[in-house]
Amino acid sequence: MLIEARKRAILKAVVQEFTTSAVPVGSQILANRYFLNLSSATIRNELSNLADLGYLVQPHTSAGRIPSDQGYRYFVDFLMETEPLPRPVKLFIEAQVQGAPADGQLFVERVAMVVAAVTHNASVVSAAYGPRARIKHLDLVSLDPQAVLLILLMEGNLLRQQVIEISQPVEQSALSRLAGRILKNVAGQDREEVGSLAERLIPGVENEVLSQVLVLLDHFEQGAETLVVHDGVRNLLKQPEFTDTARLHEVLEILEESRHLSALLRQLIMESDLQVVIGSENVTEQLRSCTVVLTTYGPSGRLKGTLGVVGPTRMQYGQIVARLGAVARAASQRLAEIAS
Amino acid sequence: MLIEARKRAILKAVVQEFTTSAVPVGSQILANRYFLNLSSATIRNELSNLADLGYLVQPHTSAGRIPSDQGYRYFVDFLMETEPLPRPVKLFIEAQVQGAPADGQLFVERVAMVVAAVTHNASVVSAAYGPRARIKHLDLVSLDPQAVLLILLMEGNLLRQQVIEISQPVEQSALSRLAGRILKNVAGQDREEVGSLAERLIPGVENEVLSQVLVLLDHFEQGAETLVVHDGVRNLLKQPEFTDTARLHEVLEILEESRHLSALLRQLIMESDLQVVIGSENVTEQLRSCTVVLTTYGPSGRLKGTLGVVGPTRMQYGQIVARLGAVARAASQRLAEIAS
DNA sequence: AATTGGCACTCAAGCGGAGGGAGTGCTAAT
DNA sequence: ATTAGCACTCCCTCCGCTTGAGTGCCAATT
Repeated sequence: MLIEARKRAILKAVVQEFTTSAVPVGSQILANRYFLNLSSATIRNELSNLADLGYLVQPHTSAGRIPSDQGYRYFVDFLMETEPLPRPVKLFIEAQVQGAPADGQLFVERVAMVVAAVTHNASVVSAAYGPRARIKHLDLVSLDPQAVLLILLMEGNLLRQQVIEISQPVEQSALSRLAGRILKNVAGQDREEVGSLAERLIPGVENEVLSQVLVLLDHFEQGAETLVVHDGVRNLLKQPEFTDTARLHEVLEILEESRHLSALLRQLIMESDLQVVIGSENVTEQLRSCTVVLTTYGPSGRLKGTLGVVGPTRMQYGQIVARLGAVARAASQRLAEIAS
Repeated sequence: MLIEARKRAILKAVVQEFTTSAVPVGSQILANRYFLNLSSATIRNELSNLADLGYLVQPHTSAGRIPSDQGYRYFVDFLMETEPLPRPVKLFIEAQVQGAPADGQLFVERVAMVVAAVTHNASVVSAAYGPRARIKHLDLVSLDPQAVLLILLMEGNLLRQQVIEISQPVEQSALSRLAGRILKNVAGQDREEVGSLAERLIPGVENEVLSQVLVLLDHFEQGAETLVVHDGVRNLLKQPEFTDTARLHEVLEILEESRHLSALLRQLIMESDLQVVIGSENVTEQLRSCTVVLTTYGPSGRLKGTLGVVGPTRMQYGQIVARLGAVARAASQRLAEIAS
């Protein structure tokens, strides 16, 4: 699996050169810019070798080499150096994230904006609100004789609402009391434990409301409603790999269909805290020409949101990984403050 | 201003033909498909005339004609026939909108999806929550000794939240009582009237919270936080006018910057209930090659949301106006149900 | 006076070949 | 093992040619 040192150096140089120039890189350029003590002929031999090993490909016979997905994989696993953050970028991230709104929805949107801005690619961010998130607050509001609105404040400061249909009117004051009672049993506990409280909660006429609330708590528990947001599609337009709009169309299909998107993120929910899915490694057909970089954020071990970058396989991995990580750290910190 | 009947008919034919074919239309095609009793030479004369009048332009000397912005304007004002809704489209709109979630945010997203789907263009939808919307519910939640969260349920079922910093701890029970008292004075009333209640509301230690709540009510009153959502950018990619990604980039700059977007909508907030802004009529520089079609929705006269389509000037105006209107009606109806 | 057939003219788009150039692969020399 | 040299490949661009759709104008027709 490991390849010898000089090949590694050359592969690394090819990736670095190609990710910035977007032009297939030839032996000449490598000899001049990276390996002054080697002739282009030597490098040609090495390049040919790396191509045989599957790390590089040639667009056509007389062109330079570009990294294959396997080449990028090797680069990411063994060669990549995470770039230090330029000071302005660091300041931008801190300012934007520390000033992010407490509102969970707006927070996620802000984070998505920042990721897109600092990585110059499309971003994908899901809310820090997983299947085991806690309920911080709960309220019942009488809308009309037939309907009650359940308002939930989840960890991560996400507000959810759901209408409950009822057969007979219930007073607002009774609803408030009921909400208080439910909350007392629910607040701070995992929603998974909530179901078992059904019998302990003394019913009355409010039984109807109660039972429906419990169903809804269960529903939100499944995380089916996970909030996912994307931004920065305009950045992709600048990349030469997307001058062909057909490619972009495929990617947009994924990004704009939030159900696809949340499915995608769920699929990739990570063992490691950084995941790089390169080109053909993507399960999603439409992302085969893209790389997805994912990490998590969230103040506690339990409360995890996803934070990702979607771009062409030719991306500046070192830079993007570093910047994504920086945003994740800032977001976690900010979230700890506001969603204490 | 009015032009003679035959010229009108020809202009209409040119617009219809061009909006569907995307190819400059020549005298031949018009003679064969629209004016069997006229020779192509006659039509050539008329075309030349219409071009002199500014309604048509020629991409180059030996090409057919395409409508100018002025030509589209004339078409929209005098010639356009709104197309009847095909049954499947009607059913789709009804199903999707009647099944739309009660949650204001999700509702807007759903509507944006529907508009994009039925118009095959990009959509822009703002929440039905104007500067004079009412507060349906209000709650105060103790986060920690230093912070209280204000939760607002606005008309249109939009939930808003804001953190309030406090100097000394307040009990949750006290907060609940306070929220109830504020709500009693505020619910169902225009927020504009709320300010005057400040003195009537008897303060205590909760005075600090109260005063901040009033400031925030004021803040939300300004509608600065209007929710704007867009969808269907992928539809634009199919249009030949956007094969050049530079054009698309301009448009995306507007769509993806929600502050630009809400400014745009506010600018265009309408006297009439249908507004068509064609190409160079757009104040926004980046939309000069686009048409924006806007209408409003909302159950009452007071509660208005915006609902729009963004696409190339070459769009099927009759169809799009009809479909946008249908979505607006459906959305108004659904909103009346859920946000009663 | 409006319409029309005829005709020369224009110009974008498509095609094909030539030349340039970047880059390779191979071979033989170091 | 490295490298200079060289023939070869193939993309890209430019150029000129052809094609064809469409125009504009004029003279003839109704």
